[in-house]
Amino acid sequence: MADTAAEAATSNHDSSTSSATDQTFRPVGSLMPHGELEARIRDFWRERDIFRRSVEERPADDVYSFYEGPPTANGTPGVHHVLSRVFKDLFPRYQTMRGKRVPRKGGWDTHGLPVEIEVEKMLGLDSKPAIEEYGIAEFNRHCRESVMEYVEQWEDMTERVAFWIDMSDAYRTYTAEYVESCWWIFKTLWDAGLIYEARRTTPHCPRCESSLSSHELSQGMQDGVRDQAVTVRFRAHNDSLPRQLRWDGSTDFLAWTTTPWTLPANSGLALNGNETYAVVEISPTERLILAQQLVGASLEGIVETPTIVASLPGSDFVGVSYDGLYEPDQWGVPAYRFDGARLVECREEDGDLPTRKVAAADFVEMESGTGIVHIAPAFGEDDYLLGREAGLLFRQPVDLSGHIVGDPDAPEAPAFVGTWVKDADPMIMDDLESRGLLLRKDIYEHTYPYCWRCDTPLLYYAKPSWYIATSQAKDLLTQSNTELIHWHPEHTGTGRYGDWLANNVDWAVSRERYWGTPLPFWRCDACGDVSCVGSFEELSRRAEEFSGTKPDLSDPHRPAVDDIEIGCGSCGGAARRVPEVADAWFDSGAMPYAQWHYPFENRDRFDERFPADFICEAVDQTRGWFYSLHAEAAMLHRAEAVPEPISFRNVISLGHILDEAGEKMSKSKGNVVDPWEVLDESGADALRWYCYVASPAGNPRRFSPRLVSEAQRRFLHTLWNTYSFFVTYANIDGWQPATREGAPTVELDRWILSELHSLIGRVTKALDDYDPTTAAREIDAFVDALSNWYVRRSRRRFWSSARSGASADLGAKESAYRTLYEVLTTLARLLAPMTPYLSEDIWRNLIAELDAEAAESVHLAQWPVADASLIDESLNQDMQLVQRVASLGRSARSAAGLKVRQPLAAVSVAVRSARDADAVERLRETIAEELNVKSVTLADAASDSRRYTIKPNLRTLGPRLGPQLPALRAALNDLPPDLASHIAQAAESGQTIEVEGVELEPADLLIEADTEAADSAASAEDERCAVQLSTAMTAELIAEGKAREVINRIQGLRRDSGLDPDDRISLRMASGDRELASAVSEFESLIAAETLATSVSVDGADLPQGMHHTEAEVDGAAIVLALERA
RNA sequence: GGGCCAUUAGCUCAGCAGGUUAGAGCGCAGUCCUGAUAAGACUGAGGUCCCUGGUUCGAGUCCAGGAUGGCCCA
Repeated sequence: MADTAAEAATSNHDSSTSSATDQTFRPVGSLMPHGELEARIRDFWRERDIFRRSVEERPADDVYSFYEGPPTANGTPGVHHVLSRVFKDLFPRYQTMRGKRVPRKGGWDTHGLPVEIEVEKMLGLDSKPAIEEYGIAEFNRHCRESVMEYVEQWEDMTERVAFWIDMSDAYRTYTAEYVESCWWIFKTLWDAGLIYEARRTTPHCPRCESSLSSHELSQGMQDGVRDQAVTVRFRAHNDSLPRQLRWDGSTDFLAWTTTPWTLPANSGLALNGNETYAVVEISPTERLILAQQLVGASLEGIVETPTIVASLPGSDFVGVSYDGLYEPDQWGVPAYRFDGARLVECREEDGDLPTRKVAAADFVEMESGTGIVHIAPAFGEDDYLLGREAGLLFRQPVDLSGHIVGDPDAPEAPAFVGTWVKDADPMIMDDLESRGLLLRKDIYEHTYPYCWRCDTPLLYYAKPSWYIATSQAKDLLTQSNTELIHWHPEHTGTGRYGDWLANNVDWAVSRERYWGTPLPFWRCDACGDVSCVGSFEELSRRAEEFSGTKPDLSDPHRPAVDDIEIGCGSCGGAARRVPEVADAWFDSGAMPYAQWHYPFENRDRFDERFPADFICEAVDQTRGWFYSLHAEAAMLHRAEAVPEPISFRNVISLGHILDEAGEKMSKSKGNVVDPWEVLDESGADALRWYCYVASPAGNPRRFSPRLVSEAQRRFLHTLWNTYSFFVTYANIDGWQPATREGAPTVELDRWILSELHSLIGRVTKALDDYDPTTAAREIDAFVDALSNWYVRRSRRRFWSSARSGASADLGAKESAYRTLYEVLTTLARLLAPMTPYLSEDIWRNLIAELDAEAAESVHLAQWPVADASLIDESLNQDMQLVQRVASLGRSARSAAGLKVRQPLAAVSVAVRSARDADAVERLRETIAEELNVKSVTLADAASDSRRYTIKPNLRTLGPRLGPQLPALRAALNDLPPDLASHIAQAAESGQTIEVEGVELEPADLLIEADTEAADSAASAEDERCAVQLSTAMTAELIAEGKAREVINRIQGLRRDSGLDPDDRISLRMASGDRELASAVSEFESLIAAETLATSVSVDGADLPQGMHHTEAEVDGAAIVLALERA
């Protein structure tokens, strides 16, 4: 047996249908050789081109479309990548077997900041200026190389886990074709008026001169940062104050800030409209305004006895104007007003005056400061948005390198013009102090972001950025998500994703970086007009028209594309590309179009595969790929460029893989599991199976290699051994599959087929519902029943011809072979999408290599269809009852200390219903064999030995009785035994009973009958049945028990002697113990039949030389056993 | 700070139109069985069903609040 794996490996290379040996099936050893098996099956798939054929042999007009969410190959694949690939693979395989054509085009995500950062590290660059000094061309060349660095590892992993995807035709987001399709999208949206340029506030590193993304931001947060906080005075315009506050003296708003350098950009003050503000008189000519509840804290040590002369809600101050601390427009920093998201420079001739005013804002809190917040729309998200909303002006007195801008020679220019902002802080404070505008200075401790690379404090800075106006399509995004996209799990779609869409803000799509899809926007140096270019052809034409030479567009990346000038569409001047590239998420969302270079090529492909039927990624893609895909489809639909507002119909959002302790796997924690170790240890099928069966796809899962090997042992090994068992005996018998009509008549066979077809229905439904976990668990339970009930119960039939050759057994044996064959070949198909290697091996060995008509691969086969006529629900119930009886009987045996090998006279089974009684009658032989008893009888239902317990059926009575229920419950519980018996029997005969004044139908009562153990009996029971074993022993039973012990010893000797299961033997036995000797004689024929002995001698004469022999002991008596191959 | 998810035996997970004594697998202990099985059977130990309130005759299940962990966003 040990050599069968190796034999199997070689025999399969001979792909002609039947082998030269006389065995029907390739031998299958008892251990699953997963490594060898996988390699052999992979070779087969490759040689016979099964993947391609599984696609192309399906009808071209019935496509199930799958989109591959592109991974980045600049890192090695981890277990979480295996997880998503394994789920991605399942449904395409399933749909293929359902008859769909499922093209699977691979893809790689290649642009973006993570790639750039890797390259920066490699080249030792640490900032944007450093990259530009190094050279963008060379930098991008490195990016292009690095992005495919681990592609081989990815391909190996992909093939190993049997993720079928066409890598040879994979799209790469950096190719010119891909970029051109992205440009088409930009152009389409641009023409529809859905793209605009506006400012947004981003964390900005003034040293790197670059925005930081949120994850970079969180890496550089520092706690306990001590900054200067200042409280400053803004002088209100008296005539704009509420009437009752106007007076002859001065009135100042008190505002508080930790960033004095932002004060020159002040354009407004924010108060909380719902809070009360106090007007405090600090001298006969001076009043201050601040939040009433902060008066004490803010004026402590400054004003001894503040006098509150008025209290007003913050809302009363909205619109009050005041003097700025500085007037940057006087030293060359213009003020702008908002026009929607655009900024328009204020010009006096247009009536724009650079005024400042008070606005109300909910974000103003009362925890610290004065309850009045200084607003500089150029710095800070809240400030910017409030500025837009409240119509404040926008001033930007700081440049991207963090220096105060302006003309230092202007007469009004303050001394800090030209200085670095942090250096300006003390200068500003001193200046304000000298002008009497600084009320106080404090040290304030807070959390502040620093650049994770260079440790420079970040500035929140409103910078121009390009937007896609997704918020204009919010309803379309939300509605199409709700109506057209099916989420698994559902809550991700309604909750996390739905909420995100409902709060949609415009997509900031530009990045001030290098390695990305260049934005196709060309801005005129002269007039500022911007045109969007929608194709290389257009760019080439316009560039040639402008400069007379054709540009080289072989690589549309920076920096080459930056050098191309075109004519301004408005004034004819020279237009240059804007410096930004696209957010890499834009690339990923463009894949439905760009993977085909649509619409420049492959329009038919696009049409046939848009939208996808299925995508699958981890849950963190909610705002990544899931969003970018959906947003681009919806926006293109809005621009009337694509037929549907969605790009996928079904999506599985996978939970993350955590380590055993529930912690995220990360390199720094050292808890990352290497997928190769798991694959080598347990095999791809085991890893796949674990992924499906362990927990629902959407749940986070605690992973460890131990769990995979458990899945392998428990499920794959069980199935493998059933398969091995079948092949072994079929070969011994020379059994051949043949198409023969007629369902099996043996009840056990009918049962497993009934369960099988019921299983087909449930698995099909679960997979149609994108629920592989339920499907896998159903199969798991079935295989357990198959192995531990069906095969175990059927063993004797498989042995029968090998042993006796008796023709009477042949029908039952044939039925067993046909049934198990049917079950295994059906299971191979049901499992094919989940465990493709093992399924293929079973399919090849049992069908494909024998039958030229059959599908060559299980992955080319048709999905099985449940045959309702074979499903006998009643039989399934009956068998379940028998299994319970057997289990209870064994429990009773064990409790009574009776070994299973000792036959007993009888078992009595008590059941509750006529149909259960009928089942026991029909399946009594099974029960007798399982429990090793001579007879099975039904207990008399009316027997006096039964004691009844009556309980209320809470399901029916609860709603009816409500609060009266506890009383009834107590009454039933306290019934005297004879009354209980009376009621039980009345109820069982269908009568209505009255208890405690309540009319009770039979269905209102749950009746339990306890069987009192009679003498010499062992019993056990559950709610459906009670089992009582007769423990009375006879000489006959004892003798048979001894004979069975002897059989057990002989079988042991056979095994120890290295005999094959079907070897016939000559047997000799000799015992000096009278009782044992007589038992052996009495059951000689039983012993012979069980041990395949063709000759038996019990004479105890000298043992011939060369026989295998042993001295065994049975019940304390010795017996000598000897045997040899007959 | 907000949203979504999870929390049930030592570990991994079921259970949830609300129903009587909360289950499985692994692991542990014992017994048994075995010519397909590296398996299997039976028994046992092991539970504050995360916590606190509420609704209800009845809550692991529904509601509210909270805790812890994960993810996504501020």
